[in-house]
Amino acid sequence: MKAATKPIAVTSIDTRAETRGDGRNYADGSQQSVQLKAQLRLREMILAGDLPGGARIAELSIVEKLGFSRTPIRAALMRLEQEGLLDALPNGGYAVKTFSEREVSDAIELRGTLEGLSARLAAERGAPPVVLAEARECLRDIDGLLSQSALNDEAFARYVALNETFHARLIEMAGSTVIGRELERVCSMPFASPSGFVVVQANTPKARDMFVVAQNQHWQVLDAIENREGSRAESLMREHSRIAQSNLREAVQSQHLNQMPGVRLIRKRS
Amino acid sequence: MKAATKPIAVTSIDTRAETRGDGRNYADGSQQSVQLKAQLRLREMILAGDLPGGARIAELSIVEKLGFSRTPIRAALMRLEQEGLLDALPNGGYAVKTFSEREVSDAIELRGTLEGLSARLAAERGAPPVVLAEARECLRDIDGLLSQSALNDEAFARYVALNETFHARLIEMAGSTVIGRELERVCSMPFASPSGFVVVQANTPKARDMFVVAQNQHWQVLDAIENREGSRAESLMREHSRIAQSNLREAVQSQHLNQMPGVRLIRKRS
DNA sequence: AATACGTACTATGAATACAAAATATTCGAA
DNA sequence: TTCGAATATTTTGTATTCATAGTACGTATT
Repeated sequence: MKAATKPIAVTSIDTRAETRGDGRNYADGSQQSVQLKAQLRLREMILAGDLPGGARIAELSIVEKLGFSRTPIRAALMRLEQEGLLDALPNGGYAVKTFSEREVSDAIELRGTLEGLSARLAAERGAPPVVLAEARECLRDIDGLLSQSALNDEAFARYVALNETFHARLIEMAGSTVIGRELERVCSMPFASPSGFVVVQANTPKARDMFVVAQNQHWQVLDAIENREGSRAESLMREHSRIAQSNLREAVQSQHLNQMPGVRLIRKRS
Repeated sequence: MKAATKPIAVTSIDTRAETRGDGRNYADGSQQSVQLKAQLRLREMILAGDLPGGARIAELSIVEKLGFSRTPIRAALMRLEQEGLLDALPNGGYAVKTFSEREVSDAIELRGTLEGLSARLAAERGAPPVVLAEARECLRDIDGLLSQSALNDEAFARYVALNETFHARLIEMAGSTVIGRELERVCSMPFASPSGFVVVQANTPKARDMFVVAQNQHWQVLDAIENREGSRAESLMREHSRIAQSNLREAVQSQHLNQMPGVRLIRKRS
């Protein structure tokens, strides 16, 4: 009685390589494993809200949807569970995790704390001059971007990219694989990443001001690290993350956010 | 030409149930899946040093050792990789991860930071009275334990257990599943857990003094949380974790630590 | 003798087959 | 009509089979 749609063709897979993912590195992006393909597509679907939040996800339904065999699907589901996007149900199967506003807020606070730790360690231990230079260049680029009084879509996208880069350099400065690993995990959670919510209010005039404030904090943190002021660097990074907190609050109130990846995973009440 | 030892009998599996593990809950500890058995046994073997640190681990070699089929072994290996005990090699297979002293130190610092965050949130948001009471009772038990001037082995074990309990309550007070999740991950790393290194110097007279200091910090943190002093609570928990740091330094210098689980994973140089 | 190429083997990734458990459905009896 | 039991079906967990990529070894040629 069920529609016999076994081998739905895989149409357009996002084939860019990911540094994280299945823990292995693929030099050529097109030569990735089926498991990684499944993992990326599933994450995409979850964040896009294609899979109903909270509802049970049967392995076989995914097999039908993606057209792969059960083995790589199982592996992908397991990885997404570890990543925090899925809950393992007691009798097999998974459920798409949903997050309360509080939980998202906690995730942001967590990121801020970890980035603060990174900044402090970078300051205390001293950051590699090369990385410092890269970070400075990154900030100069952002400065250039913000020199224009109004920002178009392309400028926005570029800011987001540069912002991510700067945050990545910051982690690099700490020189701790352990902390870097953990931060990567936290940022894999929806909206917890450094640029998680900035897209929400793109093209509003307030957005540029927000970027200006953020960019000021960027420079201050870098200055603190260069001057070996660990405590100052830490405080600044923590405060920096509160921008995301205020964006979160705005986002849950305004309702036009459903096109953003992962926003549907936030449940309103409880 | 290879020894045909296919189905090596599984002899003594540690069958206690784990809250974490494969993400699922098993009411009956004896009814656990093959995958979980494999995972527990493998972790045991890695921490015991049965598998050479740094060397490649072939899937098939584990299959031979444990006698299970490849599927659950693969899953267990994947979980242990996510847990941070294994590295995924670029062309398949895994390697037992080894840690520099710096990395272990970072992990401890990370735990201290996360516990500090927990304590601060507990103070700021207010902890559930029930949990607070449990924590107080736990500390009173430790007080009782430390009232004797000399501690035997049993008292040591009891301290370790109570210490873990107190730290668990602390996390509970913050009421954040997100942070709790991350802390669990960090503590799954060898020696990063709250009682990771206390065993090293068991039975030395200095050990009791260390416990007294730690216990004082326990009370201070609890006091800070009850008085809603978030910043103080955070600082205290961070400082508290430095006990583990000093234990680590002592442990890597003295050489009689090889019977401790996981210590062989610390590589001396580089 | 050393290096390069080719072949054989081994290990992993993927697919499928099999088993057991859980859930849904249907039939029967109260 | 409703509750319960038995059966059927779906679903997960495990084992096995298949294919492919990588590696190692051996041989031939320079």
